[in-house]
Amino acid sequence: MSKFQAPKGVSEYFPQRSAHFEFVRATLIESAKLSGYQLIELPVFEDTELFTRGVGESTDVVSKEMYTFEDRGGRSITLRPEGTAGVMRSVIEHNLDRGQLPVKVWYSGQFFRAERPQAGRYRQFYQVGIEAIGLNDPEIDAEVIAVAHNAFVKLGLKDYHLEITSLGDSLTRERYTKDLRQYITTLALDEATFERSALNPLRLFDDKREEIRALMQKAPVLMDYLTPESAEHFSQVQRTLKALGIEFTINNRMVRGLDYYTGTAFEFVHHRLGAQSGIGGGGRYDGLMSALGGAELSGIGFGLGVDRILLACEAEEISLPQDAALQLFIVPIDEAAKAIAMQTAQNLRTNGFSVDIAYGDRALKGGMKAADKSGARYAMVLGENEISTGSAQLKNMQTGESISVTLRTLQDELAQLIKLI
RNA sequence: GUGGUCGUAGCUCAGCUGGUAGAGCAUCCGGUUGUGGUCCGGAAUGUCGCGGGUUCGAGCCCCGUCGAUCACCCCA
Repeated sequence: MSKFQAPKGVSEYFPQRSAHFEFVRATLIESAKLSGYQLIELPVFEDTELFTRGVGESTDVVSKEMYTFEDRGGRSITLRPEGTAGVMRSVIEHNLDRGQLPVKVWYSGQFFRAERPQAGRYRQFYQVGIEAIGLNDPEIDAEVIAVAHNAFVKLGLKDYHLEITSLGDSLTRERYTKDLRQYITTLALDEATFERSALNPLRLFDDKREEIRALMQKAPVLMDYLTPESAEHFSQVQRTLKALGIEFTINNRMVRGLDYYTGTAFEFVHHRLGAQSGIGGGGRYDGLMSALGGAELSGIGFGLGVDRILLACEAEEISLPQDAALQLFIVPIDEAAKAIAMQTAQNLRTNGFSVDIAYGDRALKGGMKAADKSGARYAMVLGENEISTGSAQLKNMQTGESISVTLRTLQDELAQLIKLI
């Protein structure tokens, strides 16, 4: 048992699974790039106030899940619990919104929330996110959803569904929550549940208990409160999604954990992940930019949970690719050969071949075993004979066949062989 | 933050009603001169998560603690 342990609730990826993780992340990123999003690389910590103002003081994320500390200059710093606020800060700070709109960016990295760990819920987790800032166009909403959809299709995920809704503008929300609260006061709720509803009445829609769900059946629905403009925007989003062949269900009781969402909101829910089933979600945020001191621009984006999407792939038994096989494994059998092996490997590597060597003083048999374990396509023994004759046997590790090559032209011969596979 | 379950070699696990630990896989070495995968033989490995307590004696009982896991809360 090692003396040090990883901090509670962090996910770690090491071989072989790390290749799967990287593949999932790369696939998500690729989808964003294919739709014209460009990388924005941001710090993992920000001024605490960015999140309290941006995400919302009353949200659980801000009120009880942030990793906040004081730096040496006495500033309050917080490890980012989500990505959108940081993107907005950077866009405002560097005037990225002064050019052509929308600004389309993607990001990827770690996020932090101090929650009790659970299946698919970590204190440090990975997201790939995108933001399209500056245009309030329903087609962009559809595009953002499509970027996630395309990535999931590419990965081969099937057992999930997409829920969408419209949360309306802030005025609509105000009028609606007032009525909803009114309705809730007419219900006979236990203390804890009532407390919960006081914080955010929408949460009762999410309650796991049947009796509460039944009670909420008759509650007012936000959709009925939408302004004509919001309603039209939302139906246009739906029409576009249908035209793109993206299936969805409308969930007019969707609850979002971050305060800044307005208008279109959506969530991808996987069916085999237990309690933490959201693999990605996002929505439009109209007031966020201005609330953070920027222009009156709206935006829309999503965050996809890389850890959870990997778990979803595994739950669906999707076979994810491993790293490409090593091309050559050299087995030197004495000191002189070792020096030549290093030289040879160096030459090949700098020319783009993947090469490994049997290090240590292993016997030939051990070296060949190492070659086998490495998964390399070819193995080559180097010893006195090879050095004196200048030629060696390249052994195909799958067929067991060997062919003679001259060390001088090894690179070309290897290139030929690799191409043949 | 609350609750349930769990914590034995690198991995997966066994260990009966308390008597100071085992298997499979993996690792390493070997099966006569320089070629892996199968097979055979052999070896190494654990302060039984950590700290206390009960006991003549604890991996097995009790308490605490750390971690994992599942659920709640919440969410990616």
